[in-house]
Amino acid sequence: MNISMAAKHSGVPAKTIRYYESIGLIPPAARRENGYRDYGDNDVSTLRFISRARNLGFAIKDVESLITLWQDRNRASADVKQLALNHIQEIDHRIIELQNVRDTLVDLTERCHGDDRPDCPILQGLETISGTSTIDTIRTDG
Amino acid sequence: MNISMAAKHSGVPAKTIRYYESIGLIPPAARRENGYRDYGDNDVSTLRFISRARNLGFAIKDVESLITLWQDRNRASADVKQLALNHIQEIDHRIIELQNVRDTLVDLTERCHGDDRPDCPILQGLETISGTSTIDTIRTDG
DNA sequence: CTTGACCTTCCAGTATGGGGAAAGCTTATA
DNA sequence: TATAAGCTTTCCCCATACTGGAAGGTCAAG
Repeated sequence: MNISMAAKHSGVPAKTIRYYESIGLIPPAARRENGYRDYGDNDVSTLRFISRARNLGFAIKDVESLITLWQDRNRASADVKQLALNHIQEIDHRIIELQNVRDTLVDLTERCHGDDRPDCPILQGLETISGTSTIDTIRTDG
Repeated sequence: MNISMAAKHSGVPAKTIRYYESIGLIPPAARRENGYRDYGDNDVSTLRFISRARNLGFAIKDVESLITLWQDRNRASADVKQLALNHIQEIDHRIIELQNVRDTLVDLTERCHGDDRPDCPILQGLETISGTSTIDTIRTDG
């Protein structure tokens, strides 16, 4: 099938499929005589697997490992579990950081009356807050 | 003072200060005769303000607005509050998504015995989970 | 005079794609 | 048969928010 059909059936946009191929996450697709990429049901299954792992927040590198394990009939489930546990730990870390930030912001906004007067504890807070955490994880995305 | 001193006093790395200047977040620094950037206390205060807003997860665009409001003696506190409330809502959204992902992962890992047998509900889950949310916000960072 | 620590600019890379151009192929229709 | 619409290809740039490094100029100390 064409790339657009593979995209439709897998939920991965055609552009993203080409991107995954370019970075080696999936092997180069078979080509038909006209040069078009040609996908089979197995390819679509792999793409769906990738899509779900990405939706669970696994990084591409992790997805790579997961695919290898997925396709290895002799894999040890402990290996998979370890990857998942590590990922859960990262998620917990992000949630805690986000909640800390949230608490600070809620505190500041509750003390800001939010009318047309210039007095604002939020801006005062930004002048003086002693931020400790670096929160790299939550500020890279828009 | 030199850029390294400004970096030390503000907590913003020298490299990042130059970057902020290059994207117009801060005005071009004054220069000394040798071409070195020259910073004063006001500049350091602004950088500290930026650093704190970034630590609270505000995007650069938002920081731009916050600086403008910060420096406007006639600002309405309602404007600042609205920015903060929007940001809190985004954070809430991310936290909920992360918790959903976490719940799914914990469920899968609890059902995976994690030994040397190949049977693994995690991989089976990745084949069949009906992921609905796109979770763009949590998967861009490493 | 040399060494080391600064400073400058510019280029490239990170992670994960999205947008769009230019050109070729396919299919349906007039 | 001509043509238009719709697919495909590769290619490069854009976004976020920096970080690292190279090549070269400056400054202070020994």
